[in-house]
Amino acid sequence: MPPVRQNGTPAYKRIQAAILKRIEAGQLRAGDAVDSERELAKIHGVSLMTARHALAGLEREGMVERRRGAGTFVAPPKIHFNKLMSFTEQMSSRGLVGCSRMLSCTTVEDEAEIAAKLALPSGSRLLKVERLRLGAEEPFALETVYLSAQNFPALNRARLERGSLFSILDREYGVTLAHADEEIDATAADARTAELLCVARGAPLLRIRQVIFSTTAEPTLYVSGLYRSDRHTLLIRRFR
Amino acid sequence: MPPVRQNGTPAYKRIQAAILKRIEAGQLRAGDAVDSERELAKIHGVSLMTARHALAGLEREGMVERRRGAGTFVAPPKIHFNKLMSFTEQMSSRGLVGCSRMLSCTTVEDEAEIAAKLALPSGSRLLKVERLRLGAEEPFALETVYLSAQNFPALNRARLERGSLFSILDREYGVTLAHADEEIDATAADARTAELLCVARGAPLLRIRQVIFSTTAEPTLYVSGLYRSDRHTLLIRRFR
DNA sequence: GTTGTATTATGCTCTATAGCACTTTACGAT
DNA sequence: ATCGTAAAGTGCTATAGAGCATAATACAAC
Repeated sequence: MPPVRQNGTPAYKRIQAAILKRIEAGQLRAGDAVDSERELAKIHGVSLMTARHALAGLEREGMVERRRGAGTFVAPPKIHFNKLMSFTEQMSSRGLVGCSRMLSCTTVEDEAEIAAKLALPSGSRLLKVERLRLGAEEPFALETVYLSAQNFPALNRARLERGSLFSILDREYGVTLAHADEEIDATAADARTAELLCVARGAPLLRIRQVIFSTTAEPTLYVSGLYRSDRHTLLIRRFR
Repeated sequence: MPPVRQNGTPAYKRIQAAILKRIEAGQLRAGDAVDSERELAKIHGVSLMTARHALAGLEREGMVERRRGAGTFVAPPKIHFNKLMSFTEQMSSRGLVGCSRMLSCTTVEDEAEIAAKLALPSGSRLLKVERLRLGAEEPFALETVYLSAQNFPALNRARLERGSLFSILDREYGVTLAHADEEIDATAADARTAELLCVARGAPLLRIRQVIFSTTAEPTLYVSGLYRSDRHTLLIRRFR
């Protein structure tokens, strides 16, 4: 019997989508049993292996847990560790409203080190945007972001002030950000930073420098952030 | 034909082991083509699906990359991001030799907050071990670890000085550590810490506080570390 | 009540086969 | 030499089964 692709999407993906839909609709809650392999096979008119394939994929994504002899169950909602989030997303995930104040928005050409991190020839024109991040009306972080002026033409102050950088890159340039490599250390506040963040000069700050890559694995943003250590602790999960 | 388990281990795992062996032996290097599904099936006398299963597993672990139409290739060695490592492992992964000096090893009973993080009743007896971590003969970090005195009886100074805590827990208590949740922030060195780490008083330090969980998801260790920010930057990878 | 012991349901491993989708490569025409 | 095109090779989706290993359940014996 020839495998018939009903709408171009593979059967196992349709099965996954059907299950996810029921979870999102609240029809299935954490801990509830999902249809077994054999049930799914019958319901969707596919073979056992295909039903298995669908469930195995959902398990890998952490959506369900499978216990041999017992069944397949909806997994408890995971706390999103090690997730790359925009400032806006970070704040709203903590139940706060974030806002920012743009301090400067210029182009620079003499940042060889940063150009190198973005895999650009040294001397490339870079857009440099400095923003003060505020949470609950309190200064929170000082963030400087660099990106190629050539790859993102006509990106100016006005456009940046309307909406998050992540979504602008996504919607207006078709560049979706996928992952970031971060270097984290501690540093002392210099005079200017101290004033902006309303801390004493020399106060310890958390410094996070990240290279953010697009879905095509191209280094797209370089971000250096200085965070008030009394307002921000980073949460990380590590695995063996 | 009945599926014959030659040595109790499933066929797909044997196939994986065979490929891994060739990679570790240097017989296969990064970028080299691995046997194709059909070749593996013939070589190991299994069906195509079983060979596929083996390769799919290796791909998930990041050992190989599969490109449809092209083949399966040994993946470049991954930098181990977000990996839970003992101090010893951390140092050797950077090509250094780590050593430590135990500063104290006592039991405490009045650390309610820490007991709570370890899911123990407040007032539980905790073993508290303070160690100075050295890398390349230079002070590097001050680390304090807490663990239940009841769950790990007869764990004393002498035993701790012989071998890493990770391996002692694994070998002598059958507790394997699986993942850690970390809180990271910056703090200023107090007088005692400054002296131990050979930095100025008030110098910015990276503070990492972690709860380390066993494979059975039980909180097992609480570790608080203060790291010289000039000797240590944390590397993290985040995903969308 | 508690304790074994079948029964049943479930996930896991595996076979043998088929066709599709995509890449690379080799070969022939230009 | 360069450009298409066909062929071969590879991974991907899928079928229709079989038997094994484990977990929960119900039921009988104590």
